[in-house]
Amino acid sequence: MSQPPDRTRPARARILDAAHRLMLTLGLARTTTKEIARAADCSEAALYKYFASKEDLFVEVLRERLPRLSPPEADGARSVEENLTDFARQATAFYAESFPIAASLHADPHLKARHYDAMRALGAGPHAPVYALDAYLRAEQRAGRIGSEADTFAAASLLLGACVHRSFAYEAMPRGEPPQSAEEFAARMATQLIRGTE
Amino acid sequence: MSQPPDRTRPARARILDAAHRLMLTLGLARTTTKEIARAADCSEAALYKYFASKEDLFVEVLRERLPRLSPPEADGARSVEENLTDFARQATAFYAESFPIAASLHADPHLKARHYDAMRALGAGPHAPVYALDAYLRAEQRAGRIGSEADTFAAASLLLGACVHRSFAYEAMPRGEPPQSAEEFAARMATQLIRGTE
DNA sequence: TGTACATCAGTGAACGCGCGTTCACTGATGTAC
DNA sequence: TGTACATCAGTGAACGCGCGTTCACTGATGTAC
Repeated sequence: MSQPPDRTRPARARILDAAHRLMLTLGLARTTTKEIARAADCSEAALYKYFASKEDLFVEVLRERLPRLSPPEADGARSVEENLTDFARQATAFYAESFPIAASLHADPHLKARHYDAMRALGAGPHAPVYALDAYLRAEQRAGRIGSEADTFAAASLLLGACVHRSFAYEAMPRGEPPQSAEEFAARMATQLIRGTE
Repeated sequence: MSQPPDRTRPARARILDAAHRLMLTLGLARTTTKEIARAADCSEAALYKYFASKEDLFVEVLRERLPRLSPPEADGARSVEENLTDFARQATAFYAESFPIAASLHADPHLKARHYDAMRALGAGPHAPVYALDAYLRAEQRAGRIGSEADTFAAASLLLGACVHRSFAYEAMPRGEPPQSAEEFAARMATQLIRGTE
């Protein structure tokens, strides 16, 4: 199921990796200290040399191992549609990686609150991407590259929403996968979105 | 914190209500048999007269208590934008109610799989709304009420995506609430979306 | 170089607690004659 | 109507298990003289 951990890596990193991996495969509820220790190839007691509690370990996994979504680049040499396609592709990958773990925080409001506190301290959080995309669209609007009547916040919500929707909407289907590749999906979303901003 | 349960209601219904309520307030992880029994005003043993196990009880809560999103109505007397605004409003309310619980299933893949099996048997599931909306848009397209070049599947993904995005994106912000009312949100999303389908 | 001691990363085994679940039981209600 | 029995909804108390956590300890490495 999993390759043996690299014992030359520092124990702390091995523990964070193991916890992250188990949160993805077993789910938050079944990620126990015993399983983490086994996957990190150390004793359960060792976990407590690096983290004050299991919850603290989880908070660190969320802070250090969850991917970040960087804001869209306002590349004037490329069309708005190209810029949006790139960003949609990144957002699609970002949500595919982070959604399962982020969603599972709703099972434990206390952990969720601690995670949100940590995100807020970093100026991050689930609201950051939509405001960043809105800001990009307003900049393009000022540059005259998209129509002045376009509702940039709505457009930003629509695009990011489609990307997050894709990360869970097809799970219960026979194949369990979205009907298009991430590539094609990003392009189609950006294209259809852009038609409303001309 | 909670009003005393109505002892005249059948015990089974009281138990389902209590479990549902606790899943929303305490979260899946802290919804124990002891808490459910207390909230339903019965003994823990009584739970097992109506449900074979705690997991079975959860599966029933998900099946019987989670709201459904009905497909958009193709009301020819109203504009496409009006129809879409109505549907967006319904979808916004639907995700606001169901997302916290549905998301928390990612903490327990086994329970999630059982829930998806049950949904599939009912012809439902997280993918259903986007296909239903796509079908509605294609019908409008055939009726000539939206442009023939519009990508109806993309449009459906964008609109539903925006609604689900709204259900979690603002949780970590100071007020913890979206920047617009559900009413205004639905109208803005539909309006911006429709501009791309003309 | 050898010796005595300090530091450090990590462990085996145990702990108590809270969990889901089960068991033998009770008291109220219905039914037969 | 009274009596004997059956059914039913629901319970108090206990059970074993797996969990997160802690404790006293070990063996390897570094340091002083």
